Order: sequence, then C-alpha cells, then structure tokens
Amino acid sequence: MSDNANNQHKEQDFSHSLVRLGLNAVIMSADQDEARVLIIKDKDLGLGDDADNVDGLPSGPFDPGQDRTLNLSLRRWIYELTSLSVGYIEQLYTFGNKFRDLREAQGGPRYLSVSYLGLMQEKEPREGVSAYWRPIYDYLPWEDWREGRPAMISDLILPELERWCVEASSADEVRQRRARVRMTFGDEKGGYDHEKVLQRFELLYDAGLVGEAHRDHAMIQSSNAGLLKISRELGAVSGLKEVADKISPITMAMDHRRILASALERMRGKIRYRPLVFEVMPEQFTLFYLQRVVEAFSGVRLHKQNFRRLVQNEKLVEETGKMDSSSRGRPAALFQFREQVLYERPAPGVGLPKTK
Amino acid sequence: MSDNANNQHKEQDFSHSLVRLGLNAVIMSADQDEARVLIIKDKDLGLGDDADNVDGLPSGPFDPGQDRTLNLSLRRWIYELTSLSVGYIEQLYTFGNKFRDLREAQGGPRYLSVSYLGLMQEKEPREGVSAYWRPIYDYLPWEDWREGRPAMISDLILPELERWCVEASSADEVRQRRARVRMTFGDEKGGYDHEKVLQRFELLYDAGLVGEAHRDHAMIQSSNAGLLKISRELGAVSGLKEVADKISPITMAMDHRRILASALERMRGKIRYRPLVFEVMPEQFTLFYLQRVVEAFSGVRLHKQNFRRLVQNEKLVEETGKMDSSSRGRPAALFQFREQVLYERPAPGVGLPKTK
DNA sequence: GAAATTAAACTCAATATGAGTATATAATAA
DNA sequence: TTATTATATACTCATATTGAGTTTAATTTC
Repeated sequence: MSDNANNQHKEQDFSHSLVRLGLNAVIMSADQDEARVLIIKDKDLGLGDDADNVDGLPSGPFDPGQDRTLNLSLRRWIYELTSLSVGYIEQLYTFGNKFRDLREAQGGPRYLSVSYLGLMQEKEPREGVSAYWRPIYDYLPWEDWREGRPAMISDLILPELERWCVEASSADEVRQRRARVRMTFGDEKGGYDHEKVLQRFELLYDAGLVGEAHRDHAMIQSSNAGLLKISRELGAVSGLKEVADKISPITMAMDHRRILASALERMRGKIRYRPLVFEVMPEQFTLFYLQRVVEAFSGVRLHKQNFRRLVQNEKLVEETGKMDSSSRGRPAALFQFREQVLYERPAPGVGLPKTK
Repeated sequence: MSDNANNQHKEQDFSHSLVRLGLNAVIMSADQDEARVLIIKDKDLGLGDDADNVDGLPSGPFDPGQDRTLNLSLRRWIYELTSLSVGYIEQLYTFGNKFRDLREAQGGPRYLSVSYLGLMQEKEPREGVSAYWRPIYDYLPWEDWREGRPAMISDLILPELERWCVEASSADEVRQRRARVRMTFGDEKGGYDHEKVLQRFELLYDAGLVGEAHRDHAMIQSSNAGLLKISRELGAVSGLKEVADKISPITMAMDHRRILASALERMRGKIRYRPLVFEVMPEQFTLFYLQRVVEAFSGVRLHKQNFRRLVQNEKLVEETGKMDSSSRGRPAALFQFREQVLYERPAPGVGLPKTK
C-alpha cells in the first residue's frame, strides 16, 4: 500500500471530517472493602493538562492501521501499558465536545474519545509504570452511602447548590435549578436515586463545585475557546474554589472524572440484571464477600438475609463444598459462579434488595 | 485559521490516528398499528454499496469544524436532510470494525460511525428528499410477536440454525452453537427474551440467514479484505441465500440493520423504566392507544387491565377531561403525559405486565 | 466454659403481579 | 325500537416477590 496515495485520497475527499480518535478505559476491580479504578499518574500522559502528576484514566490512541476493532485496540494498549489483561469490557460513550483537549484550541485536529468500562480481578500493574488502583469514592465521595448518607451532602453540597439556584437570572430559572437539584440529590426526606451518578457530577460541574470546572474556566479565559459555556461566572463567586476543594480534594485530567461517573452509573444500573460482579470476584468466595463487593459498587448497604435468598434463588452460584475459616465466627461456605446461568436464563443479576 | 498550518500539524503528530467519522441515526416513531423508522433510499447515499436504491439509515459526516458536539451535528444534518427536528436523541454505540465501508479496502481512511437512537412524532419529510417512514418489523420480522410467535421461527429459522449447529467442526463447537441458539431464540417451550434483539440479528448474520452476510461475503471475496471473518463458508452451503431472502426479503446498506437491531433493543429495554414512549405520542391520547404504541415497540401484546393499573399507579399520565369518540364502543378518556414525573420519581417507566 | 461473632435457616406482613370477572357506554344491525 | 357488538373502566383474587425481622448453628476469643 502506498502511503502517499492514501494521504492524497484523504486530503481530497475527507479532510473536512477527519478527527483524532482516542480510547479511554475505566477499569474497575473490588474487594470486600472498596471498589477501585485503575489510574495512570504521569506528567506525560499526553492529556493536555498543565499540572504535574494528574490522575487520569488509561488513555491511548486508536490506531486505525493496526487494529481491526476498537475493542481489540483497547485490550492491546492496556496490555502494553500495564501488562494487565482486562476480562470484561463494554463500550460506554463517545465524547466529542469541542475543546475537550486544550491542544485543539492551539490548532490541532478535533479530538474524540470512545470510553469503555472494564472489569477484572485486581492485579499489580507492570513495574516501572505509574499505574495503580485507587478507590472509586476518592473521586466521587458523595456517592458512597455505605456508612449512611455522607455528611457533606447536607453540610456542603446542598447549601452551595441552593446558593447556585437563587443566583439564577429569572424566577423560572430558579425553579428549574431547584427541580434539577431535587431530582439528582433528593431532599432531606429522600428521593435520592443512587443510579444518577452522571447527572450528579454534571450538576456539581455546572455549579462550580468540582475542581475541573475552575480549571476549565481558567483554560477558557486564557485561550480562544470562547464557544464553551459554563453556566456560572466562576471567578465572580467568592470562596467557590475552596468549597469545591473541600467536597473533593482530588480531581482528574480532562473530563476523566465525568467518564468515571458514567462508568459507575453503568455498573450500578447493570449489576441488578446481569451477573457482572463475578468479573471482579476470585474463583471462590463466600456469599458475604459477594455482598460486600456488590455494596462497594452500588454504594449502599444491603439486607444480608434477603441478598442471600436472592442470589441463591436466581441460582447464580453453586456450592464448592469447601469452607472459609479465616473470619472470626462460624465458617462460611465457599461458592463459585455458576457459568451455566449465562446460557440458561434471560437476564439474571444480583438485584438490590433495598437498604440495610 | 490557516488550513495549511493545521494540516501541517496533523501530518506531523497525528497522522497515524486520524479517522473519518460519521453519524447514523435510528429515528423511530409509532402509532397504534406499528413502530416505524426513518429510512433514506437513494442511489447516492455514499454508503459504499453497489446496489441501486438501498434502504439505509440517515447518515452523514461529523463536521469537526462546524459542530461543537456530536449531538448538535446530528440534529443539524437530520434537519438539513429532511427538515425534521428530532425530539429525543440518545447515543447508542460507536462502530469501528475494519472494512465496514468498502472504500476502506480501496485505500480510504478508516471509517467509524457513532449511532444514535432518536424518537419523534411522525411528520412528513421534506419534499423531494427520498426519506420515508417504514415499519421496523419489515426489517426484523421475527421480532414481532404481537400476533403470536411468528411462524417463520419454527418453519425457517430454527431448522436452518440447527443445520448451522451440526455443521460445526467439533462436538464442542456444536454444543456451543446450540447453547447460543437456545439463548437467543429459546426453544419450543419458551425461554425467549424479547430484549435480545441484537444477539438474534448477529446470530442470523453469522449463520448466513440474512442477506447482508451474503453481500459481505461476496465483497470480501472480491477485495483484499481478507481480515474479516465470517463463520460459515457461505458459498458452499446450497440454498442458503434463498432461505435468507425468505426470512427477510429486505436488507439494508452496510451494517445499518445491525444498528437498527441495537436501537430496538435499547428501546425495548429502556421503555420499562423510563417514560420514553411519550416522545412519539401525540399531545393527548387514550390509554389504549398508549398501550398499542408500547406493544408496537416491545413486540408483544400486553394485559389491558394491568397495563392501565400500572400506568395510572405510576402517575405517568393525567386526565384532560376530554373524551375520544372516534372508536366504535364506549368513548375513552383522553390523557396527557404528566411532565412533572420527570422531576419527581427516581425511575418511572411503563413496565411490561407480561403477555396477553 | 462463657461471651462474642458470624453464618444460615426460617417466619411473616406488605406489596406487586398475573389473570380473570363484572359493569358501563357507546355504535351498529335487525 | 331493541338486540348485538365493541370498547372502556372498575373490581376481585390467588400467587409471587420483597422488606424486615427472629431463631438456631458453628466457630473464635477471653
């Protein structure tokens, strides 16, 4: 194949619609204590971010010459980067907003990225690579309700969001904002839907309550990216950046935290009707361990007896005959995933027998 | 902005990861009789297909220079093409398999497309544009169970799939294929999951039971696209093409029927827990009309009394006080969507109170 | 050996669901 | 006019699912 001929072809017919395409992966694992995500921390992530050592999702180019499918491309460079093989992967979303990458504003080609959710058992990344596992709720602390409703929601988030509501220019806009707050964070009486992870993050971003909003605001000011709209004049509201830092001191590169929120939302939604959890489970496990992992993803405590009943009624697991005596009390039976369910029932999942 | 400078930049840093990006839309509407999809029929769709007058989904380039987001780009060219404004849109999937477009094999750049599901009330497309609404089940006839299980499943599909199973090279492979058939099409006793639309289409494709498989097979033979794998030596199985034509005489361009299957699957899945149907409903409607529309998408008949109970218990609709007397019997009350639910409950939807 | 700890079986009320019957109000045919 | 048919709507009831416990069993720790 002649490269020259190819480029000729490109320039003639397609130059107006050529874009640079990247892949992002939210790779999750979990144990009985917490769910984690694989993070790359590097000055040279190529993320278009100024700061040193930004936390970012594993990201890489899609190489159209080398890889036959997007999936294969993802698996390949995840392996090259970390020497980890991801078990399960599923496409999440394709993000194509202008100026996601600062370099676009400097005249580079439009950058789009296809993001994926991946699940695997936790393994150590390759030596010398700055990849490591980090708890998901370090980035989204308001999503972890396992020890009850996080105090920060009443103490920091809701008061600041109310300030954002009344700041609106018209009475109608105030009403709309209040409805949006109630819909995503509920009110003191309830109405909180644990699956609306992305909507909550987007609300916090719009209201300037996560660091990324301030970073992007500064970036827009200093570049010619006047198209981007942020709904609040962030510079004009005093103390906002400080509140954002209190809510979540840790930020991520580009829109990676938004992608992480999408991934957690997908996981929480799907865990109820597909046996996804088992992708992060060891070969054998106790029912209580399984419950703790499901709780780590869903962010709520579950009713122990009903969880057991559900998992066993659905015949998702089978006994191995072995016992686990590592815990304090009565030894628990060890179970394993019953692979067969994948070929039997229409849509098995672990379900979420409500709180406690 | 200097185009030359831009191109210079591209060629230096990004040339290996530049791709051509397109958008596809599955735009659905429905009335009491059937669900429909917006189809473009044109010799010059730019679909890379040989045949004249192929049915295709509305497709267009993503113009990175003009459009700030993918969503906006989609809405813009749908409007330009048909003068229709889509109400609701939602991203489906990004397809990036090699040689989706024949022109790739001829040296063009890699072509990827982002597909969308759109919902709107049926309106006439612009004059002179070869766009029109066509029943969804014209393309996926085995998915319509409203008049009972389609005869073609027992008469054509299952026998042919069994032939495909026993054709496998090893006993283990035969077992795996049988499991796949049972999982997607169930057996005579049941086990059919109406939501597995995509899996069924992919199975039919792999077994050479849809026209596209034969078209792609021929395309692969005549080009250097040797990478693509089709699991059956289609040419070697006699009469296969004829059976495929009997199952569904109508095919679509490229992988558009696969995308349509994805869209229907998404719609069937989501209609149960989100009030999506109302995007295709007129302002006012009877409960029975609403039921017929839900049935059109879900492909099954529902229990009338329980459907009413569900819709009203969920408070999805409110009475308008008006009546509809166009039908034969007792006049039905006219309802309208209660927009408020969007700001109240966590996840309302119409649910599917099982068959009949 | 007693207390603490965890597993696992069992109970029970409230709710949701599937399936059916009864009644009301209209158009249409005899 | 009256009977018939078609459709809408209200009501019933058995069964399955769910939420929230209590009870009993098998261990470790003190």
